[in-house]
Amino acid sequence: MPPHRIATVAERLRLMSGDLTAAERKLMAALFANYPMAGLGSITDFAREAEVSTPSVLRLAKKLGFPGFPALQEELRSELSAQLQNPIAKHERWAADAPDTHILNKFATAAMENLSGSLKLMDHRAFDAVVALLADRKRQIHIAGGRITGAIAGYLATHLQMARPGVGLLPAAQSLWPQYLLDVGGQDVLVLFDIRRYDARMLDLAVSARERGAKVVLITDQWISPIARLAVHSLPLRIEAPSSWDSNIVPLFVAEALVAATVNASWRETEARIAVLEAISDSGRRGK
Amino acid sequence: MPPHRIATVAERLRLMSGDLTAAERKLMAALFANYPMAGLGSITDFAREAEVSTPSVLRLAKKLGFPGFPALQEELRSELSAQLQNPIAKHERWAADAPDTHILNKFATAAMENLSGSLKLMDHRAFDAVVALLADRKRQIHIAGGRITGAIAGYLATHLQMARPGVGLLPAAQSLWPQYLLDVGGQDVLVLFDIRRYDARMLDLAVSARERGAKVVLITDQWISPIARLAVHSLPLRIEAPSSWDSNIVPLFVAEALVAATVNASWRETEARIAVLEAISDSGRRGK
DNA sequence: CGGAGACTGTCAAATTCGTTACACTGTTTG
DNA sequence: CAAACAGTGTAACGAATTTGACAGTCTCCG
Repeated sequence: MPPHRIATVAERLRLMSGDLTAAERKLMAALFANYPMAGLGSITDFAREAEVSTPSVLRLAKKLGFPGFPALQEELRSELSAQLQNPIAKHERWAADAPDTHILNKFATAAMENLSGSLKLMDHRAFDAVVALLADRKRQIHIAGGRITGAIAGYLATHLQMARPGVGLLPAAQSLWPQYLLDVGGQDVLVLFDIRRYDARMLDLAVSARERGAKVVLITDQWISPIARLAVHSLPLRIEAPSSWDSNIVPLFVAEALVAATVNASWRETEARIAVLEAISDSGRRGK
Repeated sequence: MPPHRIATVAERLRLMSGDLTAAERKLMAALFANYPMAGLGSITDFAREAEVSTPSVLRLAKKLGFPGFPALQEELRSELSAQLQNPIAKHERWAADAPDTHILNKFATAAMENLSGSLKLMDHRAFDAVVALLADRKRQIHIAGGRITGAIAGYLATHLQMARPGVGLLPAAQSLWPQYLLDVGGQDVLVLFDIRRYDARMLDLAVSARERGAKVVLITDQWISPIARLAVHSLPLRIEAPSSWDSNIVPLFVAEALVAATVNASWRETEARIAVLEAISDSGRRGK
């Protein structure tokens, strides 16, 4: 037990995180990715793990107040052995040192439960079917969300647009929806986010779209919005949160998974598109 | 994860305990005295601890089937690391019947790892400090995001607006930022989402805001955007995903947690506001 | 009582590791 | 726009570790 110990290495790193250089931040991230084991191998292994050079590790060690790398390693070992001896410290899996009642931990628990609950609730074949629709380039894709879920809808639209052509986001102002519907045709897909406090106008939208022959895909909560009757596929999710409002983490999760799966399902066509996008973004950057 | 692993070092030792020589038994005792930390130092330290010679340690390692001492050490490390990560790794079957390779399950695993990784990376005191800023009604709050994170920024703005007055979202069009800055004053807080492919204009924005005396709060990825130097608080997150793009699940998580914590921190004032909001929404619904 | 075999420690060679010095890149400043 | 600077990687050095060879000690049998 070195007498100079003031705080754990993790603690000291977090406190200094503002003053760290790019390479040092990489090291910090690598160390936290599996703390503290990542730091217990050789300095070379640790450097390679974090994708920095060996001397950068040494510099970080010195910045933390150790005379050299082995000293830091010894500190890590003694921390770990102290932690292993008192089982109380074992709960430190979540936010370090924060009590279980801290809102971050409560939210994390809720998020995990929502996620695993949703995956049990959801039919992965329905998910795959939705992906098949989204990957079909003969179809136009339209995406809409409500007051709260609008942000998620926008996120999905932005990403799908990067993956394929023919993706549109319905405007936030619901009064504009009718004229937007003029462009919704027979083979089209309408992806709707509709979550508790189901919006009557959203239902109207679904009805109209279906009348025009479009296929409606619904992402909703576990209580399942009335739109489900009109939809070809519904993905029900758990969205409870220790808060005044519901959590949209799982809807975002589904959005991201849909995008990734769609990209996978049509990689041949998508690959080139993404490359072009990169090129345009980069030139925009350079031009600035 | 060496393929030759059949059992843990401890188990193998116990199985062989009959065939061990005196020196080897001393080593075993020393190792078990504090397992497995005793074996994680140098071979010399371990030998001295057990009061045997260095080569005896080597001989034991070979007897256990390792090519040398470092190999045994690595095995001990990976055992320990597996043990420490177990609570998370042990997620029960995700999506029912779907194989582990299904994109839903891969994404779920990534999301869990990002979440727990972020909580380890983040300083919960920084989080609390940010909440204190957001809950302070004397301050105006401004929120901005980039091309991708804009959706998350919008989500945060929408929810914070429900919790307190004086919340503004910077327009998506970055060309409008300068004039928006006119209204950013001394006590204000600017919350920025800046994630990989850091935006140069976002940095300019942070610089200008800071010059005007505003406090900058940064939500970023584990590589930490250069804005961190200007920020009073930075929340670094893990955002890796099995996809062409990063995952914004954890940023959304933080946004939701910030809102919930802010509501808690000023419940007296917030309670009435939410009640009024409910009333307005309901009347709007009825009116339709 | 003597010798073979097993076991262990000492020592030095070989390898790996940690550290320092230096040069390169990109950014800031006058 | 040049010069100073911070940050980072490459390469070489020195130090520590790991490993193999060898010799000494103890035990068990004949």
